[in-house]
Amino acid sequence: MIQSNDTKGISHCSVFDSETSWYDLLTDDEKILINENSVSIIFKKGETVCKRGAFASHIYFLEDGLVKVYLEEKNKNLILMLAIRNNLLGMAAIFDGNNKLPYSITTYTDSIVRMIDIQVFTKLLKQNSAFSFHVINLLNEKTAQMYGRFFSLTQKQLHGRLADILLCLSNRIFKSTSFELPLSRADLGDLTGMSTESIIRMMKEFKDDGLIGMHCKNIELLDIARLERISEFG
Amino acid sequence: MIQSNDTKGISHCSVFDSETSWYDLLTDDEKILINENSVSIIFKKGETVCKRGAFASHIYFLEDGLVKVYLEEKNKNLILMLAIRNNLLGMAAIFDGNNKLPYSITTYTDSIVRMIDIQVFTKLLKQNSAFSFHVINLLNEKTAQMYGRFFSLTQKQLHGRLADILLCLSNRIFKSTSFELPLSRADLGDLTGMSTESIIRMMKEFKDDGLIGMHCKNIELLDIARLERISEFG
DNA sequence: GAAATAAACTGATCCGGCGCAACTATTTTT
DNA sequence: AAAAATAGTTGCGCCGGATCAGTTTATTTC
Repeated sequence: MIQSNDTKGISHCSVFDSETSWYDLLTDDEKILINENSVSIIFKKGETVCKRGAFASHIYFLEDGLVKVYLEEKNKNLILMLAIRNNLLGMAAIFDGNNKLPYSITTYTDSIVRMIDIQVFTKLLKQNSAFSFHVINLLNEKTAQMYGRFFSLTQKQLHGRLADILLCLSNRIFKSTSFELPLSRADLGDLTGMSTESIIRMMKEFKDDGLIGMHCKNIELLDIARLERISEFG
Repeated sequence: MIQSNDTKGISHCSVFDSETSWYDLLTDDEKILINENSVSIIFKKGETVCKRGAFASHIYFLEDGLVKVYLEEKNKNLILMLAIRNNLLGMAAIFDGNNKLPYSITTYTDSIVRMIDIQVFTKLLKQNSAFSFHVINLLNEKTAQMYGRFFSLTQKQLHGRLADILLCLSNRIFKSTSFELPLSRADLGDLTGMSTESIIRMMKEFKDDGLIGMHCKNIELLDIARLERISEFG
């Protein structure tokens, strides 16, 4: 279900998750073409799938795993989004005359990535309007989430940003109120735009306040209503 | 021309400007359909074209003028981008089952907006793959610029952010090193994620340092090389 | 053209959150 | 199993910028 805070608050989630069937929109011939021009690659935890600035040769379909999509420059990192299975990544590189990757991708867990030739993918977009319309929908969904995160990171302070990311992880990635985080504290920092130290301090504060339970990487959301209030009020 | 800092720095610009010919990609019948299902409306300076959260009834083609695309909540504002003539806006609302506007739009100058029925626009996207492919390109260009701004606002401090926005205004909107700003200081704040007071102080500093010339709304970039260095180093 | 309103500016204050340093715990390497 | 490297944690000082309060300058409005 689509998040309900469309008219109310600005959605702040940073995960993109679609159980969609772009593949089903292709004709049989097109499916064959995709199959013949793609390979499934297994990436181990922590491996880099692609780097920003490189010429885009493939579209990445994440068949399984968890990855971060991010920008890095000097010692500054910004995680644009997390992606889980069934996600098409790298489509942002489809842009006439300048198809360089606008972000890097690295895995958090062992992941299976189907690498689809970008020329073939583009060709199908150009010839199959049901497919390209669906892609427009996917891009727009991502963009809307992006806006929410943009707002969160630029307008809220630490408490609100941490509440945002915790709710997001729970709702969108792990689909449970308790989960084991494959991200480091530093990654949580890059995701929320704060320093590693601040992440640690804030999480401790949340724990002491009874908002979350925490043992190392294991996190449990204990008071979601209050977390949502913290998210709303910044 | 596409900005050259794709592999080097992360592009930070906040304006979207395309001299594109989406209209030319339509068939004669489709052009007629668009014409019959759209109207050109004149908005005066400062008028609101649409508000976030409303059901999206139209796609907005900005035939002339300058507008801000923004998020507002409580007293927090974030300008997502500025748009000038020849821009298609509101496409982000095309998303199955949830076509609410993800942002608000307000004019800075008198503007002419062609309001295109969203059902018709969507219909054409679904049937004309050359058109929808072009739209994908447009969306991706916007997204790439978004990423750059996201990075700028979350990772750089005031000097860098102000340099970014000044370069952007010069390169993308006014296409000149000197221009008369239709934005207030408060709007510059919403654009750079800083307070109005900080904008004023920073601009004074830039002026005193000989980076820019400034008389009220008239601004001239005097030392672009140094501005770019400031942009790069945060 | 006077009054009212909004925008631009200035100075003083205060605090959120970063960066540093030091230390501990955990994981990886050999 | 020891060594090395990485990740997590804590305390402290400092400073970038927000906020507040007040003044000046434009712009509307009637």
